[in-house]
Amino acid sequence: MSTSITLKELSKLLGVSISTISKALNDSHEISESTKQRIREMAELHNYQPNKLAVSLKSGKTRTIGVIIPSIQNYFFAQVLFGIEKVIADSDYNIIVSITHESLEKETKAVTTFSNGLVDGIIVALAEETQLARESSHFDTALNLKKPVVMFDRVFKDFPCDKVQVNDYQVVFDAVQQLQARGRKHIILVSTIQNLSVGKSRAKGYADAVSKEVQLEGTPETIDKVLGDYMSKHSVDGIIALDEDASLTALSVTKKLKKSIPEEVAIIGYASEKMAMNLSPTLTTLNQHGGIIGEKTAKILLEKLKIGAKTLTNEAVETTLVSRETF
Amino acid sequence: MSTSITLKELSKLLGVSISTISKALNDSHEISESTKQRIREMAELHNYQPNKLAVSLKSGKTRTIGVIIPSIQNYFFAQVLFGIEKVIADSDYNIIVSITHESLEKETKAVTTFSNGLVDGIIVALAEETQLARESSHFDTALNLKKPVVMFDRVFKDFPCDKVQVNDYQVVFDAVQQLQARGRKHIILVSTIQNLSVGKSRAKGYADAVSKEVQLEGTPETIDKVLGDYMSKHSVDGIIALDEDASLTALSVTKKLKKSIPEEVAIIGYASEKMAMNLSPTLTTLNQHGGIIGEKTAKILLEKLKIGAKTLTNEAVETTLVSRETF
DNA sequence: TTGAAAGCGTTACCAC
DNA sequence: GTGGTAACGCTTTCAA
Repeated sequence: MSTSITLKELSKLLGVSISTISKALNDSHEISESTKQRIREMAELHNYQPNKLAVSLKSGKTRTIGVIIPSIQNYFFAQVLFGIEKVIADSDYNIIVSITHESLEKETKAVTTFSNGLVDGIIVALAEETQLARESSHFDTALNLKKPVVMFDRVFKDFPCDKVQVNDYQVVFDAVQQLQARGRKHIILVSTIQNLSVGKSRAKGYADAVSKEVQLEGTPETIDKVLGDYMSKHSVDGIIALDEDASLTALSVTKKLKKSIPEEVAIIGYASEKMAMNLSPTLTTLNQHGGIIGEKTAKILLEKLKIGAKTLTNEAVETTLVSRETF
Repeated sequence: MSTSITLKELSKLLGVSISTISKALNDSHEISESTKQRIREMAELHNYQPNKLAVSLKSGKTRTIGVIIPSIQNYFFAQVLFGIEKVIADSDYNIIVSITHESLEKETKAVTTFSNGLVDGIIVALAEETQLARESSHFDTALNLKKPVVMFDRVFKDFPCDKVQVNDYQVVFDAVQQLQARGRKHIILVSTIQNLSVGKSRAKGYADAVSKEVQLEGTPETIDKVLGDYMSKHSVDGIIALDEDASLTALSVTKKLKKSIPEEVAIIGYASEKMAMNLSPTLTTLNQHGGIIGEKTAKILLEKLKIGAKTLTNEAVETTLVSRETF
């Protein structure tokens, strides 16, 4: 590795000690204006940049926060990341992000790498595998190393760290009730996120709101057939779709069966605003406000890093029903 | 900062020198099996993890590559990142990513931060501001610090680094010709990326293929009105839309004007597969194969890092026309 | 087979 | 006002 010119080299060039250079560049009052001037000029000339690694190693502070998300293809995480960046950009911290692709192994590696010198704190949404395996020991490690952890959206309920969550249960419960209030009797649930904590919470909200529950589950690839089979044999007048793939499928299957939307079948789903607005008919969604979640999460971590508070917060961000054409 | 137990502490615990510990943990042949054993056990017990910062500082290698992209909301970059990750995951390198939000300042900061000790090499797609300002000096800095740079998609044509590009000009040129071959006479162009190099190349491909060019430009917010105004006053039977926003607008405006698609107006656009497939009618797109671009880019950098080749490559990845309902 | 010491690039304490 | 030295945690050369 070649790095930019070092203090040592500048020191030789100027015939001044390393410590003087260091102090001058850090604008210490101990150094005279004239020497500061000389040193700055030479540093400028050679485009001196302090070596981040050395500074971090010495100070024990990296001024960097690590963000770990399961996927980047998912609009929700993209939004959250956007919110995080917005807040961090106004601070003197940097961000580095790692994507786990839902893998526990990758997540563990990321947490370990991050914890071991790279970052001062961690923001994370758990990978699917992690939630399935209920494996949280890698976060214990981070905590032991005094790296504050903030989890958002996909969290371990009992893990001792700050959390920013969505009221998934209540939101879906309410949505189903609204469907019922407008006369829907046969409301079914469609999901490809049954393994995620958020998927479970949402499904529970649904289950508690209906008298007879029908939960259709699958992968993004199979859910199409599952739903098609069911709808061609049973009457359905309302669909709650828990994720973007399920929502898209709900729409396409219903259209394929020539059911009118929302007259015969009403649909409430999850999708990015852009997607929802450009579908035909436009999709009524449960908007999670990823940007706000990101901002809150980042603010909490920043606060913790600055004042080192010990109390754990557990914030909730409201989800709102955005009415469009499907309900 | 608190890090995990250090060699020094292990050394005290075991009554062995630091260097012995280091060697043992690195499985050096200099150390006897028995001591290795003892040391490993103790390290295990205390969950020793080498401090990344210290290792990097010492070795001059970070085993990390930095990825700098303009946006994460853009499906194309998400795909590319996916491809990069796929390749890097199979190596012993790590990835850190920084998002510039199209800002030159952020890009400069990212390149500088990355170059100064954090990474061994950089993958980048230029920010819009960077391309507008034609500012490349921050990459000179990176190169001076011996950090190989690979640019993809949005590149500086003349900058001396490896590049992975798309044959933007040719693809749009061909697409227009296909439209013409099927009798379209009034083909217009819609774009919100006129400031980007790729936007310019694509527009040139269009311009060179038609006899009378009509280029409609705007922002994602204004393009709707621009196109609506034009189409209500002029006859149009084919639209080339250069980005997702333009494509969505092309579709919605055409539908709003009650023109049949593709009979009266054919549309070829750019959009994610998921978006294109779920639109009504489904959108015929120019697919850039972001995943493949990402893989190629990552492989080139890895190669450079490993064997330190000096020749510069300039690879092209094919874009393909995916026929759907709009043409 | 083991250990001491130098050095990676900084910062900070303490002399002068 | 300036400079020497130690220290952050690690690897590596050289001696023992």
